[in-house]
Amino acid sequence: MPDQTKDRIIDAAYRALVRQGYHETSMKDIAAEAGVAPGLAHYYFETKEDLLVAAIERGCEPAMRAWEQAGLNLMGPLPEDADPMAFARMGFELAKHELKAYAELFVLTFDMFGVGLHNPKIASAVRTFIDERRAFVARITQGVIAGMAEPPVASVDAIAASIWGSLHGIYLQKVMNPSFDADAAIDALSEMTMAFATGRRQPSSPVS
Amino acid sequence: MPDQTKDRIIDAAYRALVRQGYHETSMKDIAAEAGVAPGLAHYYFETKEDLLVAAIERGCEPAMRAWEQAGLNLMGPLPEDADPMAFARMGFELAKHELKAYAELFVLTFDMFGVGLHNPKIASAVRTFIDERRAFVARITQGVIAGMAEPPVASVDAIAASIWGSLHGIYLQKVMNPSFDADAAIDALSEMTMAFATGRRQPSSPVS
Amino acid sequence: MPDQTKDRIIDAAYRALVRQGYHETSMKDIAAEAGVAPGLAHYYFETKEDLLVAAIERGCEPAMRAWEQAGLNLMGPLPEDADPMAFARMGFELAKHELKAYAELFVLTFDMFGVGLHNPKIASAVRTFIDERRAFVARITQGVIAGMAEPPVASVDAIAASIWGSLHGIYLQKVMNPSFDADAAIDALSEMTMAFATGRRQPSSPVS
Amino acid sequence: MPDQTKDRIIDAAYRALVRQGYHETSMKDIAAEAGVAPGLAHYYFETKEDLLVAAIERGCEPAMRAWEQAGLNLMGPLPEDADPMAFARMGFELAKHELKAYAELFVLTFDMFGVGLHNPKIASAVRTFIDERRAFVARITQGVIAGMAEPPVASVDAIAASIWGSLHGIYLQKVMNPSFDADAAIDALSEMTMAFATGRRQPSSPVS
DNA sequence: TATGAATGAGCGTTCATTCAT
DNA sequence: CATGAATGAACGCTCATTCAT
Repeated sequence: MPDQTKDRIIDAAYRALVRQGYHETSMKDIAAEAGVAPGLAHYYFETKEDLLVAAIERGCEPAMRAWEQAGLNLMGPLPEDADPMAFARMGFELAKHELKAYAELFVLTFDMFGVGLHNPKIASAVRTFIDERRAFVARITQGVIAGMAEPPVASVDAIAASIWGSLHGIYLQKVMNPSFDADAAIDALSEMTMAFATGRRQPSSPVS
Repeated sequence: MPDQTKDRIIDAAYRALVRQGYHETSMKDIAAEAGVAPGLAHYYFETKEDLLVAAIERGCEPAMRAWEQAGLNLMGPLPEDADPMAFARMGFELAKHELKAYAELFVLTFDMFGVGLHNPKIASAVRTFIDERRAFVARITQGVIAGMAEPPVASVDAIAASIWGSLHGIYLQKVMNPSFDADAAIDALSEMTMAFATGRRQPSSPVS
Repeated sequence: MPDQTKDRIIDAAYRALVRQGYHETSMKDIAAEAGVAPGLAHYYFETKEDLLVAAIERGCEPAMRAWEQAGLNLMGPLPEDADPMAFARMGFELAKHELKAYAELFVLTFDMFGVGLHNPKIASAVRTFIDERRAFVARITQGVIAGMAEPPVASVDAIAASIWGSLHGIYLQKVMNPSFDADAAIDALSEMTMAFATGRRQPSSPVS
Repeated sequence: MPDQTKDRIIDAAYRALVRQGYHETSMKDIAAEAGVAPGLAHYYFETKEDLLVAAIERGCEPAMRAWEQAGLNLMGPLPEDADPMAFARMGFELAKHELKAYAELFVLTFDMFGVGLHNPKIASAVRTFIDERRAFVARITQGVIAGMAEPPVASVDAIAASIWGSLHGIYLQKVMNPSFDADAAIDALSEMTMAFATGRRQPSSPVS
């Protein structure tokens, strides 16, 4: 029962955060959304920041699980017999999918990037978010590079950072402008990386 | 004298904004930074938002000018005899340079992205920022594509969106983590796009 | 305890309002008068207007109760055996009394009339005040008219409006000028209405 | 030319005052309405109060002139051969007329009554307004009383105060509620006073 | 006379946080 | 665990007034 209450508050915070944004969300708003007294949130969380960090982490979970499930043993090296290019293609498809499925998460994400710029606690949560997600990209990148005839000049990390950046830069454009065609941009990114990986241009063939 | 004061306030707003962030910057902070009475900022700007939009625009100017000067007649098509690949390479170098030269501008930028998510006036300024900067990338992209033996599947706009996204996704990582090696990421991006443009991998050879 | 505080704030608001007037009374003044923190008044009342409407209603209560008690079953028709003229005479005496007993209420009242001219929330409270009080006059008027040999040309409502107006026009003169002889004016009004009701001039014989 | 400017400012103040009310009208509003610089109003009037007193006086002029013209030699005693009852009837008609013709003036008036409660300068202007207008009523009352077979118990001043009060109490009801039937109330007042003056009920016969 | 920039006190309101119950 | 009253600092904004030009 007690932890259920804590969960209710975190969920309420996430919903309020997505709806209103960090600075427009008050502790009272969250308490009202959770259906508890205004003081209770401070029983579970010392400060507003602490609660919101928990809410961010909670909000990231489903998207992270999607990558984990897609990657199977992504945490270790890719399986010996796996096709790295297939993984890469799948990664881009997953990106297109998560942008649609978790649009609200990315609204929250870019809000938190802004907040984190001047708020160390949020900054730390944001950095964890970046690191974890970039790790997925790096894992796939590693596999792809291993399969390349001529290894690239750039390091795995640099390439992963570039691709992670592109993906989130595309998410950003979508979040700031709903009529932006994110799928086309991701397909373009896919086409470019595939050309890079194979040494020649080759159209990306979307799975879906 | 009058316009000097207005300028002083805008500059002070920019500095305060970069230092403290949108929500941590009060009108009184700005007035104090500008050395004027608290009420004066409201004489020149109806609302805090209006002032900050002006500050953002002011902050973007030098970076925009750098692109314009680099692009020569970038507003029209690239010159007949220009080498599009050289333009592209120069674009990436410019990106590396502006991230160092105007680091504070990008701090402000990502702050404003967050603010714009729930603030229409700022959102509009943010969209203008994105559109204008993406247009530079599109101009170069156009030239590069025109020179490709086999045209890409993706449209110019999609490719430009992808590259703009990558650049700003890289800036984001740098801004959130000063020890991030943005140059390496941009070089990786350059390498990938060059491979894509030429049909074979070719190391990017940084100008600087 | 909680409601006691709310009451304290309302009472403080009433006192501050009478002393300083609507526009010269700040929420901080009221909080100080009540001995509470500046923010607390907003815990109980969303806006200044809401608090002041409550204060006005609070201030009106004793005066309203005086009329209700004097009128016995004033809400229904006058009792069969009651002397309507006695009721009328009593009404004028009550008017003289309330002007002395609740002088501060009428200061507040005329302040609110002014505020209500350009403030819908206050206007609504003001109209309620007028309507309720005019209803008392109408009740008595009704009884008097019923007893007249020859019914007047004017309607009950018009007469009540005229008498209510006279009373409050007299209050106004008193409030604006403390040396104004309101009793004499009310006696004159009484004399006129009695002459009108009985068909011949007859000196009003004050009860007190 | 200079005085024209002062006049423009006074007129602008009157219009702004009627439209927005005393406390919602700023010096800047007035200056804008007059088409002059914000500082200029303070050249002609030391304070906001001073300007608004001038505006009130300006606004009263036409209504006062109407009474003066109607009363002919109203400043002295009524003419020997005049019919005082005709004067009285005309007074009530004039009241009905001025409420329609100068509705805005009475909006301003009741606003100023409220302001004057806590503002000595305005209070003084308000008292002058009351005194001057009550004098007209007293003049007519005097004539009517002189013609009565049996003089009333109440003094001329008390009766005039009562009638002035009734008129302005009726105006008040009209101003606070535009659907209020002020004509009917004034007719009722007329009927009552006529009954009082003649010793028997007699329907008021409106001139117009 | 006239301008309009500049001042600075003050306003209504918000809100993270505390704490007695 | 949970409530919700209470605090007090801070915020964006307004405005009468002043004054150099």
